[in-house]
Amino acid sequence: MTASVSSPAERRRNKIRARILTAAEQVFAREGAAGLSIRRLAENIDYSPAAIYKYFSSKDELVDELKESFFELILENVHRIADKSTPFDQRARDCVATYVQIATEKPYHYAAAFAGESETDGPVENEPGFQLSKKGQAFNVLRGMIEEGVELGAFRADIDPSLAAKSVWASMHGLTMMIVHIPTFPAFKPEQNTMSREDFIQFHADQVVRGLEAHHG
Amino acid sequence: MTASVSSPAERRRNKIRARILTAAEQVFAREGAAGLSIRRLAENIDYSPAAIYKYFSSKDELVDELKESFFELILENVHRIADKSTPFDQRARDCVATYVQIATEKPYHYAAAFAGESETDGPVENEPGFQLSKKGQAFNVLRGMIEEGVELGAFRADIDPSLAAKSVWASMHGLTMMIVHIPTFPAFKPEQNTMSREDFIQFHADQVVRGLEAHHG
DNA sequence: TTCAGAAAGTAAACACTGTTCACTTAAATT
DNA sequence: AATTTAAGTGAACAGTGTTTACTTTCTGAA
Repeated sequence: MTASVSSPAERRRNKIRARILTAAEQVFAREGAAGLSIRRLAENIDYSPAAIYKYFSSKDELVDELKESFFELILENVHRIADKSTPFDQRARDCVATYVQIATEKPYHYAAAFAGESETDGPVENEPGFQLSKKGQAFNVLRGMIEEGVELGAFRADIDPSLAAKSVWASMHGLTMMIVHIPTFPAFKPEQNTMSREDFIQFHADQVVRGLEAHHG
Repeated sequence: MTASVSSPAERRRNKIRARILTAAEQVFAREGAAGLSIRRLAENIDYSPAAIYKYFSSKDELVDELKESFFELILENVHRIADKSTPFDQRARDCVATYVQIATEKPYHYAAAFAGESETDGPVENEPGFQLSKKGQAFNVLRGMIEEGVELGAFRADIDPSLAAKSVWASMHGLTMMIVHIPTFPAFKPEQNTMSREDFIQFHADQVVRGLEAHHG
């Protein structure tokens, strides 16, 4: 048992770990997982390639940490919107738009976060207290908003919030992936000038939310 | 100038090319691009690795052909539905559901088809006559259906079909990607039994189409 | 039918990749 | 001060896509 909860050695170790992560982050943001090699990363921080394995058991583990802290960023932003006191309709649309906005600013992160074949996809809608992934927490925010919408009468009464949330998330995810993979989306070629990206995101968010709305005759 | 449009040598060449492609297809369907290596492929068809480069200039080119013929499969199926004489509403939903269904049967193909950083995303909504990618053709079918819906009065009159088609496509794409990346979706964990996948696809399709519908007082 | 030239196929190498192992050096603990 | 633990390294292993120089096979014209 060590007296201090964080020994000097431990703190020094965490510092180096963080240095590796930030160096990795920079390369990853620009070139994605493909451009990030252990040897290149080692050279950046002036260590031998083997040294990195004293801090991370594999490249995948390293990249997983990048992905997790990326989703933490998304979660923070979505939370900020969801907790605002603006009208419900506005908030719902803004949540969708924000998710897509942040995600598309770091396309490699977002694509990688979902490309991971079968990581710990984790429990998403379980009893609280259980450790939720950031991805799972983001989902719960979304479901909460839909529940609120149903209670307010803005959304159709027959909606199952959990199911609807999955559908909405899928739609958000789809637009995000489109933008990530087709850099000019919603235009397919650079010279085509359709709607601006921001406007299209709003358009899509409207469309998605409209699918949930009750229509008072 | 050769007399016959297809010389024996040429036909023999095409045959070997096809043999390479079908061998690649099988590995790719099971393990994706990561599991498909030139050396392994070469061994499968009993050639040297270098031989493959007499038929394909790179692994990417080879994989691109797999992706293209995969989207040809999707296109055929969507076309079959779109041209049916069933009621419009049914057709619209079935198109969406079929796209997702076929796509998720070959998850690696679908994921790879969109993961390709910046291939020839090609002209999608240009003057006819121009060579459209299969992906582009599929989009045009979708847009055509939405145009029809607007004319029939089933969809809101203020809808821009081209824009709406992109939004709908994004939503379809999103669900497909979700299923591809989270094998148990719409459940997040295997033991959770929510709605069946087929039912959820229909639910999502309903949701998406509802966003377009006009609501007659 | 012979013979030049093109096409098909190959072994070996190049430049990478993630990862591991035996080893040394530095730090911390008893 | 001696011993144990952690940090860091160079070299190697087993892969990868790709290229080059070389040999073999086939083909179209003299």
